[in-house]
Amino acid sequence: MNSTLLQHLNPEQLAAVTLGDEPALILAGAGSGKTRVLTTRIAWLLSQGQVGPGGVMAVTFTNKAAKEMQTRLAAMLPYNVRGMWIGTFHGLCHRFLRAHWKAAGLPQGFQILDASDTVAAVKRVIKAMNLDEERFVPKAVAHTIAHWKEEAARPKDVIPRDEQERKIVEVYAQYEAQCQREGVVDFAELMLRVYELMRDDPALRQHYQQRFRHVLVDEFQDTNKLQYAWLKLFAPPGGGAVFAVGDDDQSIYAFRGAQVGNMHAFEREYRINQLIKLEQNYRSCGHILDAANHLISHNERRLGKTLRTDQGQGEPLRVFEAPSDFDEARWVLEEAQSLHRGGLARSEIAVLYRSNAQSRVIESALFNAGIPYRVYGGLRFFERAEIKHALAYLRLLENVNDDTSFLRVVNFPARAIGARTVEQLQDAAKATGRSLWQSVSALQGRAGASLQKFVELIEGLRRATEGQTLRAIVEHVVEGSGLAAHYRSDKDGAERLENLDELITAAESFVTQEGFGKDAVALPVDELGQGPGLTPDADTGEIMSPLAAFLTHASLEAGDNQAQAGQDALQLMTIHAAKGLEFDAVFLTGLEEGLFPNERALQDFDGLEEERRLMYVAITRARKRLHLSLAQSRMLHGQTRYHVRSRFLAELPEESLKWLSPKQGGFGSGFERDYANAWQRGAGLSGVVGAGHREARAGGGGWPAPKPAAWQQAVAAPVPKKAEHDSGLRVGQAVFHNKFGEGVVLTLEGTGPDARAHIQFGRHGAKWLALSVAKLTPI
DNA sequence: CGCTCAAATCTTTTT
DNA sequence: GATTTGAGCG
Repeated sequence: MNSTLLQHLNPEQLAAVTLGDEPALILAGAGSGKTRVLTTRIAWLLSQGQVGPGGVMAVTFTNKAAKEMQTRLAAMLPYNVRGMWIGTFHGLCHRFLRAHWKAAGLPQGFQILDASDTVAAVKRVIKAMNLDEERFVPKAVAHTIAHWKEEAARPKDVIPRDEQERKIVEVYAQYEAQCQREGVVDFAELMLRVYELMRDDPALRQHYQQRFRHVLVDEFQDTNKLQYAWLKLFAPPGGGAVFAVGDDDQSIYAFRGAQVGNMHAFEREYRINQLIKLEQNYRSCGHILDAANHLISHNERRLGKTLRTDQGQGEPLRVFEAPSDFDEARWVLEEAQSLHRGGLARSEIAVLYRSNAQSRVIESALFNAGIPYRVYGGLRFFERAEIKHALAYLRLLENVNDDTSFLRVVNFPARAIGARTVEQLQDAAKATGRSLWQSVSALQGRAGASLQKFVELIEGLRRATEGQTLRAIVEHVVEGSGLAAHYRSDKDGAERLENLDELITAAESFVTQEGFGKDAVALPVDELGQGPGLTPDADTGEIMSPLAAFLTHASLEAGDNQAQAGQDALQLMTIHAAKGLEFDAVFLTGLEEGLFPNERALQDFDGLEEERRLMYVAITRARKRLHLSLAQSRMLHGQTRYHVRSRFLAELPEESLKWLSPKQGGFGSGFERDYANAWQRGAGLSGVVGAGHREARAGGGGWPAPKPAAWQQAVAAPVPKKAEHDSGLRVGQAVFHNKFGEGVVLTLEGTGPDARAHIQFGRHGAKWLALSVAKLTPI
């Protein structure tokens, strides 16, 4: 490779890039050129001639990151990077299983269940087992099963702790059998199958260990237990050169099993003697970095690192406290417009929020003002009902035994196959252990006849689409299934019809993008002669139809929900979705206790620290400008709620903030003093607001010391009259309760008889009280 | 059997 | 607020 690529690296980056064949752990701060290091490292390795493109595996966490890496590498390398093993954990597992489907015990045309398919499948099992859905909530059970899978535990490995759990293990076993019967795998199963295959097949293991001389892992802090174990099979300690890049401060997926501890484990198990830290930030101005450093220093459990920048201090952070979410949205809009007028492209401005539900107000403000915007996340394209219906038909063409798809469309559009008929069919299927499709002939009479007609419909579709292009197949199925007709006759079906049209377009462009010809071809084959998944010793030349590939694409990448590319639009997304991205200007909205930090997150062990890391991620997305805002009242879940300022605001350096709304108060006015008193007198000082029970779990040790001072600041500003609740109470007000003593109002919601208040009592923790019942005296 | 309307429920983040 | 479930009617 040409050496100019190396010339632009700083000493730490250069050291990381040119490391030899040894395992390495790179602690890469936000904006420290992490992706650049990863890609340059790959290019460097290849240029050294020690390893070919087939000998490198690079794993990322998101599709976005994988694509980014591929694009950058393509610009650096003289050959097609498509054939290289660069992808997400799940994407690579899928590739692996397509190559080794036989050894993995899967049918060749196996399909992937997305999150909602998985819940639906689990729900069917629960129903079939006659279990109470109240006690066995499908979503929760699905989550538990996924959790077990991430522990590499099959049903036989789980030791149930009680009767309830014993039943769930039974559901797990049944669910597994069902998936196997139907030829489908869920996300966790993709990982687990590959793990087991590698673990139990020495020849296969040896082959891949020899093949992948270099394994690079991005966002290592987000790996879960199974992913780490998986990694160790491909590149064991002492054997493979694993290049792990991560940032413990940006670990924001613990809620779904990510273990930051993997970084420590890696350091130990791979005997890393020298951890490389990338602390030079190339992204943000001084004030922004100061804020980030200051905030994250409040976390206890860190590997420790401080970002620095050569850029100037830049503008201070602009902070605005709005009376309502509506006002907040209007402020964002006005500030964004002024930035835009100042010469900033709209696409360089991001509006971030903690949860998707918060986008609505902002969207409507932008919409009414006629400002173009683009929302990421939320309900995505392939998750829409009409799209899932169409996909279900397509999946049946590939695999008639896919019961999930069968059930989804057997009576949609309505064709007189009701719940009773389906039930009978399920009974018949269960009795013989066959799929629903296979059991159709078991039913006689009217029901059997209508089912038979459905079978004929699918078979007709299959005959008619044989040998057709992907576009033609999709088009034909949308029409032939009756979906198009159904939505045409539905007065609200116009949008859904448009989406179905978009699906046809997507199918067409998928073929061009993925390089598929008109006929079924092998997976994209590159000039290196190594198609993805088609390893030399595997079933070379295995064929995957364009349709199968398209279906996989649909379930593995849910796709963006709006594809109005080209237009310069404001970027709206959750903070999670913003990870890995950067913008000139960032608006961070909804900085309210309960929202951010999220009250539900505070229930979890390490919840607060994870929320703080999330805040850290949000701050470090900004290059030049950062705007922070909150609303005193907010429409949430259909009712108005009142919140106090997020504690995170009090954890930012005062000198980097510029308050646009009056940051009045200071200490001395009534309720703050009372609040401080109530706090001081309370026994459980280590209690975290909204999560009193954590004290017990914490057992006194390991928790960050309470910071009452910060808290007093957080609630220091008096709430203007505007935000007064109709009960006469205000957020931040001190009250007295006969049983719980003195407390401070944190949140108010509901009206009249439904009015409730979340109140922080020193000794008793935070409690929700119904105002119509609880006797509260303002003090 | 299927459709419509009302009620109940759940709302953090996602490969 | 939005989506899913349930009751009642055609």
